[in-house]
Amino acid sequence: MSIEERIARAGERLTPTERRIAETVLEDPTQLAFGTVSDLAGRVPTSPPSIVRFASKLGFDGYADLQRWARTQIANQLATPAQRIRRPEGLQSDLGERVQGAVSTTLAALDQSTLSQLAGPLVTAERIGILSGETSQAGAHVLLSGLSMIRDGVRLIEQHNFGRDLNGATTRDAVVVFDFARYRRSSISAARALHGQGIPLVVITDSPLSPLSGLTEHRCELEVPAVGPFDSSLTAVLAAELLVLEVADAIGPSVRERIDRLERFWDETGTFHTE
Amino acid sequence: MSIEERIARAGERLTPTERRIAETVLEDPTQLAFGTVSDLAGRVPTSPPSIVRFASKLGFDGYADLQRWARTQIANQLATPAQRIRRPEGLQSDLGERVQGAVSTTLAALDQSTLSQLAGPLVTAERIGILSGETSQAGAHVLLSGLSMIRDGVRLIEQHNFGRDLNGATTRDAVVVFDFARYRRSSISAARALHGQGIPLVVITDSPLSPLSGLTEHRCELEVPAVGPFDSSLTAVLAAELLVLEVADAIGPSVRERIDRLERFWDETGTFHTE
DNA sequence: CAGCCTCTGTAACGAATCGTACACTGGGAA
DNA sequence: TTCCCAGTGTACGATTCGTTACAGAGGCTG
Repeated sequence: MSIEERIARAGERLTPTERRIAETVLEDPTQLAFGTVSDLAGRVPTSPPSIVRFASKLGFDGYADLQRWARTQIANQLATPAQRIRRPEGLQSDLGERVQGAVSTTLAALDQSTLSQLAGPLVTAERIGILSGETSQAGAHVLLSGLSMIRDGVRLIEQHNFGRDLNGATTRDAVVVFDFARYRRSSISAARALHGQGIPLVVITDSPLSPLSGLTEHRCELEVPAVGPFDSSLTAVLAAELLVLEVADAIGPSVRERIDRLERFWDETGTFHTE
Repeated sequence: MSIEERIARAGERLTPTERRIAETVLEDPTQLAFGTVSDLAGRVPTSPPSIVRFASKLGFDGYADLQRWARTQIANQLATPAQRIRRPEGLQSDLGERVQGAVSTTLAALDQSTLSQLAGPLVTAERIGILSGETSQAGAHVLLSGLSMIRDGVRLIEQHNFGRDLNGATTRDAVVVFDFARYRRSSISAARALHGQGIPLVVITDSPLSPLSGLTEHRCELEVPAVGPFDSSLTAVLAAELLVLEVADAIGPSVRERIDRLERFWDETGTFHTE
C-alpha cells in the first residue's frame, strides 16, 4: 500500500491543517522518511503536534511508526534485483540465481557514466598495458583481444616481466588492472608504483575497500560470484567486453575500417570454415 | 560522488574496525541514511564512537553530516525515474537483456545430465588438450586454469602447434574443442582428424548444425550474444566454469587436498596482499 | 447571547540522539 | 624489558527528538 493510498483512505476525515500536511508529503515523500516532526511542521507550516495527529489518523502509532513504514517503502524501492533474489534454495539451483544476480548487478554497476569514465584513458593513451590477478585472467584476455581489434599498442603484462614491460611507461600511457580478493601482492605493488609515477590507471576490482580502489577514479567494482570452490571470472569478462564496446564507440568510425581490414585478412587467408 | 567512492578514497587509511563498518555500509547503504549511530554500531558490531570516527575519516563533520549526505544521495536517486537499474536508452538498451537471456539459456542448457556427459571424458583422461577458436579463447583459458587446479596433464593447444601438440595423443586422452560461428577452419580440421583417430572429443559450440556437432556425443550448444560488433565469450566462460565444477565433483575428495596444497604454496610464497 | 465542540498551537517532559573526554589494551620500537 | 602509541570501548554531557498535557481560537447550535 502506497502513501497515496493511506492518505486517500483517511480521506474526508482529514482536517484542513492535516490536508495541508498531506499535500506537502505527497509533494516530496522523502520528507517523511528523512525529516523530523519539526522539519515537517516547519515546511507545511504547522506545529509538531499536528504532524503527530496526522500520523495517528493515518492509522499509525505516532510519527515514529509512520516514519518506520515510509523508510521500509523506500528501502524496498531501492533494493537491486540482485538483493531481491535473496531466496535461499538448494545448492545447485541457487548457483544459477547467484550467477544471474551477479550479472545483473554488474550490468547495473557499469552504467553509461561509469563506462565512459573507465574508457577515457584507453581512448587517448599511446600504449595500454593490461595487468591481472588470478580469477581475472579471463577478463584480461578478453580485454586484450578486444582492444587489439580496435586499436594499436595494447599489451598483456606478465607478472614475471613487470619490470621489463612497465619500465618505459609514461604519463601518456595507461594501465588497466584487474584484481579481485584475494588481491595479488605483485599486482598491488605494481599498481602503486605506476600510480606513484603518475601513470593513468583503470581499475576493475570487487570492492571500494580493495587496495586498488584508492589509486584512481577510473574504477569500477564488480560482484564476483563463487562457482563451487572457485571464484567466477564471468563478471570480469562481461566488464571487459562492455569496456571494449565503449572504447570502440569513443574512438569512432575509424574502428569500422580497422575491423574491415581484419575481415579481409581473414578472408584472404581462409581462416574460417566454409561449407 | 557515491558512497563507494568516498570509502575508496579513504582506502588504506581505514583501521580494521572501520573496515568492518565500511563492509556493513556497502552491504546495505540504506542503513546509513536511516539508522542511528547505535543501530549501525550494533549491526557491525562495534561501539558508537567508532562510527563517528569512521564518518570523520570519510571527510564528514561527524555522523550527522554523513547521514545528511547519504539522504540527499538517496533522494536524488529516487527523484529520477524509478528503477534506474535499467541501462540507459539508445542502441544498447536491450544489451543487458540479451546478455541476461543468453546466460539463463546457457544455465538451462547445461543441466545436470549434460554436464556429466561433458565431464565424463575429462575425469578419466590421462591428458587433456584444449583447443579454441576466436570468440572462445576466454572460455578455453578459464577451462585451462580451472582444470589445472584440480588435475594434471592439461594443456592449451595453440593453432600453430597443432601438429606438435596433438601428435602423441592416444585414445586414453581427451580433447576439448571450443568453437563458435564463424568456425575456424583449423579447429574443425584438427577436430575431425582427432575424431578419425578415435580420440574422445568434448565439444562446446553454438548449434547442432555446427561442423563439430557430428563428431561426438559429449557436446553442448550455447547461445552466443553479440556485444556491439563483437561476439561475447561470456557463455563460453560460464560453460567452462560449470564444467570445471562438475569435473571436480566427479574426481572427488582428492581435489580438496590438491587445492589445499596450492593454498599452502600461495601462502608460503606470499602471493597475496595482506593488510 | 451562552454553551459547547472541534481544531490548533504553546509548553513541558522523558527518551534518545550525537559527540567528546578518558581509560584500557596490545603490539612494535628502542 | 620498557616505553609508546595507535586503536578501541565506556562514560557522560549537551542537544534534539517525539509525545502528551493544556489552553486558546473559532464557529455552529440551541
